[in-house]
Amino acid sequence: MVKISDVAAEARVSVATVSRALNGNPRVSAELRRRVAEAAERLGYRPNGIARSLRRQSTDVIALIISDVSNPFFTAITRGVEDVARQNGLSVLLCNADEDPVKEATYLGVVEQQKVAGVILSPHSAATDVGRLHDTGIPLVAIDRHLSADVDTVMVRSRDGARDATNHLIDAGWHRPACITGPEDAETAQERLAGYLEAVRAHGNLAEIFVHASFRQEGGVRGAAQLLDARNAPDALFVANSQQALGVIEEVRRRGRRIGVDLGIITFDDAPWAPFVDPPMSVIAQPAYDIGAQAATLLVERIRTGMQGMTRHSMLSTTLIVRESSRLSSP
Amino acid sequence: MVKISDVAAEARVSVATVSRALNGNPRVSAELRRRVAEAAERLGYRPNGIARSLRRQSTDVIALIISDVSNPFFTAITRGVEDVARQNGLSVLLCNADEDPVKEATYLGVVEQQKVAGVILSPHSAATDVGRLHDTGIPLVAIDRHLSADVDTVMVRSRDGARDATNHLIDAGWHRPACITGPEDAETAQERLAGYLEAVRAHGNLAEIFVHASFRQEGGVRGAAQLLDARNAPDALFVANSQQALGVIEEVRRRGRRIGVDLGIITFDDAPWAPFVDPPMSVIAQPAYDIGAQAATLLVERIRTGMQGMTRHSMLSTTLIVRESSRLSSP
DNA sequence: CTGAAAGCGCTAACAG
DNA sequence: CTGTTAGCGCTTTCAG
Repeated sequence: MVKISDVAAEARVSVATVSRALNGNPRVSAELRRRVAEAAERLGYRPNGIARSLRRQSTDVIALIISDVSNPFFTAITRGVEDVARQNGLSVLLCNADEDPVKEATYLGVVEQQKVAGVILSPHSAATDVGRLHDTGIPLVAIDRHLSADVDTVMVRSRDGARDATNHLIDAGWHRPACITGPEDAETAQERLAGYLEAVRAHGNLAEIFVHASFRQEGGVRGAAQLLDARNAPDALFVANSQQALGVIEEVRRRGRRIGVDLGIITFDDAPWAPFVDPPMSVIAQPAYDIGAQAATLLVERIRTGMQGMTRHSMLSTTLIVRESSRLSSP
Repeated sequence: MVKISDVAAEARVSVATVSRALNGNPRVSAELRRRVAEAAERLGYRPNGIARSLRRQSTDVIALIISDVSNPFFTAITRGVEDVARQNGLSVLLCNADEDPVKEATYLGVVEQQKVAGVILSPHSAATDVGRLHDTGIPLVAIDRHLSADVDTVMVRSRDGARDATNHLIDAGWHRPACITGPEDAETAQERLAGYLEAVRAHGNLAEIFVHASFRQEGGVRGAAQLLDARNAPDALFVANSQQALGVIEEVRRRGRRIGVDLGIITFDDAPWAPFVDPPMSVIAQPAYDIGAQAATLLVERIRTGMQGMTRHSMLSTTLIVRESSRLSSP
């Protein structure tokens, strides 16, 4: 490995000069700057990021810990984060907590040990312990879900979206809307259920029908099966995320029910496939890219300013996109 | 920040003892081991991963550089990599090269500087320069696409899969199968086109119709538009990846063509939505999870053995899954 | 079995 | 403007 002292020897200057020249310090003569650059080039020198980090007590990588890599919602967020990170010369270390509190804790530990410059986290639950990070002084911004700790957050009005979805189902003429939401300990699951409940209660004479299930596709099949097996089965479903929705479709088809005729469906998240399934899926779209971009922007500010200022909370809105799956049409 | 010397003071031992105790070195008395553990606990000590890496000249993180985070094929690979990495005490740094040679080079530089223990890369093209990594002695395994450099690889028989897809289209009764493949410089795009061409030529009397497009959804839109606008338009499409397939569906619908009646379609990659679009999509499925798992296994071996032994090449097979989109049925 | 001390490669005072 | 030097926090000889 060629190190800075090798370059110094080759360029016949001190290591300090090499460091300065390579880091664009203005008070180094053009002549030496050139000699250093040439020597470094000739030797194929690459600075050792580890050593630099140790000395500087900081890294130029941020961590993004998301709940599920296979969920398009989170990959869209990832793109938002990446774009603004790159604009600011930061790399992003993506971690997949997989809706698993243990993995989440592991990754939190890893990024703390690696002394990343900051972290963006979609916490599994508000109880996620980020005290360690806080003690270490590593800036954190929470996305998608709240944290009991007082940190910057960028969220979407999940509850409002859920209410909109449910109201839409009711307005479309369905009589027994139900809700398939995520695991009980996930905040987004609670919020979406709460929105559903608000809408249903506001209408007075409607039954409250809901079930908790995993946020994965198989959660959707289980949830749908359970609801559809019940004595007073629902005639419409508000589903909490797009992966579950796929499972719901699967199960509903298996039972030979016709979506949009026998059963109305609307789901959270405008997945890329939503317009193309049969029938096209009505959705509550979340501004995923913007969530990522805003979170990264907030984080970069914290990193640059060294944590000053009070915490900021950003709330983004969802938008209802009506397609066919939620319409009540005669066969 | 509490450092090792603080723990040493608290436990009234030397820093060396703390280091040994915490790293499970057997030649430290049970008594001291306990005292150190307690002191560390009391102080909330977390080892500094950066410092450790600098000293050890190695990290316990590997990098996975993929071509596109939003492609389910790559997220499935990611899961495979993550699972075996975790089993081996490694964290994975996921980087999204985004089918962009510049971003790819940037990330390659970053992971080199960060001195990761190894990297798994799906190279944009065989020409991707990994010489730097090689010089640094960082193990590398290529996935999904070849590299001109001689490294471990795990690939799938793309060409065979493409041939199977095309033959299936022909066997189903379509007369003018065409191919929408990826960008000209992407190897997977070339291979899938080659497989298509082989099948078509083997049948003698068939036209060779194809177009290159981006691997994204809008690539599918453009490709389909271009092909369908041509004078002698195809009556069936073999599409090179699932994101393009979504675009193809979009464009085909816009034109009012009926898939499975007017037009046959089959695509690479069994995306989660494939069974649920209208009509259900026939696909060539790739063992994505296994690709990731095998690649990680290979990488871990290299890391452990310090690069010894000759390079290994693994070839996985695809499987044809026939659903409705490729069937020729009367309206 | 334990401690003292030498660096890993780099940056940032501090001198000159 | 350039060079010398002291560490960043940790692991690992080398002594004891």
